[in-house]
Amino acid sequence: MKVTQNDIAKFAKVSQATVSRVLSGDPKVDPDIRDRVLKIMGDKNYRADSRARSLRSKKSLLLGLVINRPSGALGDDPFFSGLISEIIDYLRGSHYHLCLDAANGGNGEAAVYDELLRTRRVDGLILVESEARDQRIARLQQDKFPFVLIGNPLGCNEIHSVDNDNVQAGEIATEHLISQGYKRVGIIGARSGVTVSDDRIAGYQKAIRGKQNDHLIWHADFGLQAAQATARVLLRLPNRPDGIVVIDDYMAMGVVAAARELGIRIPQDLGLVSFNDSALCGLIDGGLTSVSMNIPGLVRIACSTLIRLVEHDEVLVKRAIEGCALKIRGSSMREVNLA
Amino acid sequence: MKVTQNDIAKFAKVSQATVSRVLSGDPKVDPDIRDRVLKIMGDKNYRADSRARSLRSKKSLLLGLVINRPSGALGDDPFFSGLISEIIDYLRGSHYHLCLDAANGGNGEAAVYDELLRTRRVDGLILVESEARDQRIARLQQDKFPFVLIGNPLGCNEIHSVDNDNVQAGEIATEHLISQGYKRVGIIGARSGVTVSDDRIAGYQKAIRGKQNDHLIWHADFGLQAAQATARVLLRLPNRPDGIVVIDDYMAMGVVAAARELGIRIPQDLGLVSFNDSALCGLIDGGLTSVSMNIPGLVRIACSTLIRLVEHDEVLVKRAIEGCALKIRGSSMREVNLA
DNA sequence: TTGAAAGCGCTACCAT
DNA sequence: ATGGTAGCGCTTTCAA
Repeated sequence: MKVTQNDIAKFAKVSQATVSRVLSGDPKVDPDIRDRVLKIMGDKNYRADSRARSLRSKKSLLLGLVINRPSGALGDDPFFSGLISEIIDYLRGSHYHLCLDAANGGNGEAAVYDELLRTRRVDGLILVESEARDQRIARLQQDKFPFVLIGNPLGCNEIHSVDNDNVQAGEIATEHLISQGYKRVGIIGARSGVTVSDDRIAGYQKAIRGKQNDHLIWHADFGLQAAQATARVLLRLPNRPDGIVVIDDYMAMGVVAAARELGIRIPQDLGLVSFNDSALCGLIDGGLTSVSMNIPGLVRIACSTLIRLVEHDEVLVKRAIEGCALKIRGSSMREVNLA
Repeated sequence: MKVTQNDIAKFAKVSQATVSRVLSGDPKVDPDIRDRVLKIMGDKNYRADSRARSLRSKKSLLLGLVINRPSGALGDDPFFSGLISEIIDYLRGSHYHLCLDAANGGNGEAAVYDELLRTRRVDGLILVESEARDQRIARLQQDKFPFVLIGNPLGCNEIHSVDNDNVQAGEIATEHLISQGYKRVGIIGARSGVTVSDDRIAGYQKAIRGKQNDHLIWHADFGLQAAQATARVLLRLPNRPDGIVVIDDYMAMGVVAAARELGIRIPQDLGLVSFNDSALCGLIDGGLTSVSMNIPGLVRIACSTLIRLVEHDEVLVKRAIEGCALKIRGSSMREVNLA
């Protein structure tokens, strides 16, 4: 059932080399021959074998994305599904495809990289911020494998990366709550070591400096449950916060749930701002204020950089910063609601 | 930087063929030679080139999944992100990888299939229920390309498929509302033609037969907004339903929002049951009752069938049905709440 | 048990 | 402008 260039060549009574030329759009082929070959290709429903092509051309037209999350946890994280969604949308316009793999972190992760890159299965990798990524990145660099990091390169200037300014994002979120009249603003982050979270906490601290004495910082594990548990505790504190910045929309929903349990009204008794501006933000009454990370922009830069890296080997801009934008909704609108 | 079997062969002073044999675990190689070769492979950090290997062996170890959704809409659909998540988790234990592509439906979709299968980029495809899939499936069958359908094969017995019994799922959901004392139960489906939705509506009709005179069936586009708009209208009806089965968790959130706007209390004034049992169900007060489709089970069967199809060419069971289970939460617990 | 050699289907170079 | 041909790195005969 498979049709090769050789088959086409025989039918068209030309050499297989000519068929190849027609396929690659070589202008040197005689228009008559070209049309004849194209006609036969169409009739026979010919498609070039991607395996032979990539063996020969050294390009697989596959980009890899390794999701570093415990089993089953991807579905819960709107950031990742948003990311994947945007990547495949972006690649739709190109000849590239996405190869998606999971890793459990640790050295399992390095094994996935090896499997994808050293076997030349993919042309390049998109990495997403993770904690202990030093070894793998060192290895990729040393082997000169094309990759782009979505996240903070932590000062390494040789890495191609796209990132939001998460310090600024944390600052924007915090300042917004303060400007809405909240007096005791706290932040719930992920466990420390997670760069995005650490950066946003730094932004929070920057924002409250001089405006609020207590630094109210809590750490919770990822996920709604963990955030809800944390919020349950802190909302029962003698002088509980009246405004909380939550590291993630999904976790913010946990805070919402905890507040509801305790009869604490949002935004009257508690102002809430989170990050990612995912579809979840439309799910609560009045909406959840959230800082948009502009995932489409992030993805556009990451993919175009990676593709250029794969195809031309060099890109000028190493570190790109994508702007973030506060999307104000009901959860932080104390002034309006009190009016 | 690339190391080939030839390089290894030279270092080990054996033929390249022997290196290949060592790699494939051929028991006929002398243990001494085997160890020597393995040692050198380790030292040189050798990994077989997957492109050469797949050209030769006719196996790419890639499975394809084509997401048929308009741009950007993947992130909003917890069913798809759950599906993807489970697939990559499942494949983690195998040698296979996932190639994820997007298509806008229509003939763009057929083009993606062609690109993936006719170019032999992937060994097989996982299809997810879509509306006008007849042509593509006919084509896959005719070309004997391995594929598994997640969804209803619509009576075609030659197709390998895994599916829930969506008629039953619709029935379970509806019966539950009736058993909770709701008297006017309606259903919001997707636009007709979507098999999952049509089946669940059929189940709804089966369940109310003899118990309720009016068949209250509405159709909405996918997404929270569309469902919310539909719900806004129908909840203002003179004799509005007091129980609604919603085709999808995400759309159910739209109904929740509409009810909140109109001051209609859940579950006292309105009982709600939806499908998929996604993370969204934890987001409303008391929780959203939902029929779990057991995505992990679905994926397990789909992947193992596809892999067997790819590797052995035949599988006995054509059509597998994965059970679904009602997860009862607050949104449908009228009795308890009224007590 | 091992090696030599024939391709897999393609690209790209060298002739003509 | 076209054809012949040499590989890409691997698996798998076929001989030895």
